[in-house]
Amino acid sequence: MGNQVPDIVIRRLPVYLRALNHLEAQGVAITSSQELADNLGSSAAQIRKDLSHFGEFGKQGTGYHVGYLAKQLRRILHADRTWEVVLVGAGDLGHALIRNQGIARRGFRIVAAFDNDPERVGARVGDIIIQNSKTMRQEIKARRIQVAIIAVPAQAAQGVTDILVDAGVKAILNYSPIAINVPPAIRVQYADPVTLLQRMTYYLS
Amino acid sequence: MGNQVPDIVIRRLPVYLRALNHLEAQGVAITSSQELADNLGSSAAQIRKDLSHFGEFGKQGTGYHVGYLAKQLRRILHADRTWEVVLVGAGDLGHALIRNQGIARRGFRIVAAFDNDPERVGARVGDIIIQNSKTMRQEIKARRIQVAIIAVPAQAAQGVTDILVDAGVKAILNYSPIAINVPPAIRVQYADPVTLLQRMTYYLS
DNA sequence: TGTTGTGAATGACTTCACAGCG
DNA sequence: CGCTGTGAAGTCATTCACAACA
Repeated sequence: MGNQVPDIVIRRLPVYLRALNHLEAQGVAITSSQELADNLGSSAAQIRKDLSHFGEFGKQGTGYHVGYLAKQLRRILHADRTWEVVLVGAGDLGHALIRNQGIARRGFRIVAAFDNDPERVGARVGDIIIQNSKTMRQEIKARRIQVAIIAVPAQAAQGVTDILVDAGVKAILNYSPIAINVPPAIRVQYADPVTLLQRMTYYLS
Repeated sequence: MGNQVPDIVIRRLPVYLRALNHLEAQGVAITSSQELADNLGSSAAQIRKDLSHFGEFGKQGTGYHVGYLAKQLRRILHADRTWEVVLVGAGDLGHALIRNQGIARRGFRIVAAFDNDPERVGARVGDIIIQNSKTMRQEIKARRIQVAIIAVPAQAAQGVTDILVDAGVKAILNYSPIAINVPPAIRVQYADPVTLLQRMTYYLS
């Protein structure tokens, strides 16, 4: 504990948190590593081991207090605050992300959106006005925004990435269908739906 | 080779294919495991080892023919055909997915969409008409559809899942923010944006 | 009794390093 | 000569199994 925690463990924590949120919403006060594992299709030992990297959150013989464990995980993941997020690419997907209330309710507020298509610039979507990409670097810097979502076509993705990184963004959720090149300190998560689908079709017919 | 291939390898193949598609589009004819690795932030040895599970696709001293390797990966992943997909949940995200041309162009055609909101049923989105969820099971069975996308709110996700599984769906891409329970033979990929974002915020400030 | 937290044992994945070949 | 394909070695992750304890 306190050591460098493997990324594979970090990747599972949001999944645990999501399950705990669900239990909490159902009014469940206590759970166990076994119950969580059944819920998530993972193993009880793995959940206990993962949590042990960060401290002792359970009670022997009893299990975990759902609300308390959720709170701890939020703290660990820095999900106990609201992150300001910029969105680049105001196509259909961009619109859907802006309107998505779940994202906002769970700690990520899209505070600005950019597009390089003059037809889209100036349009209002939800609470925000689509801005010209040219103002992007400036605005991100001024607001010290660390999280960005890319929802532009493949050919624009690397250029957008370079601007985001230069402006100080540290985490990028990339919906475009190409790998983007970033310095080692920048985190990237890929969300291209086709890649996700292809991970499953291998197993079909 | 020919043995059971680890899922972790399967999960990387679509990433390789995506990079190859990109190189192909740029007119690059030959590449190497090193070049691919640089591109993807992985390692040359890992790419070679992954590919070795399926055969020998390269030429010593030369590298890989981009078009040929891409073709082989498509064959392995069953991405050399078009998959019919059903979408459940015709909210903003559902609309965006239906309209997303990239998905269709890369082998996944959304052929039907369902929603339980009478306000949405009957509406035309792109080429398709939103149908009542009540007809879902019937239609999936009749068309023998194996792939589904869930884009409904959390509280509806498990109910939808049960119907999909009963109707014969074998692969589910789940955008809802909860874990869904399925029989072991059914594949699930999660695409909740908040989970993806939380995997990165751990590393921030 | 029931469940956690955790060393030890096992298992899986990645990297190394080089023979083999174009 | 350069790069692949691959056993062997090394590293990392998961599972086991049980002491500790409410």
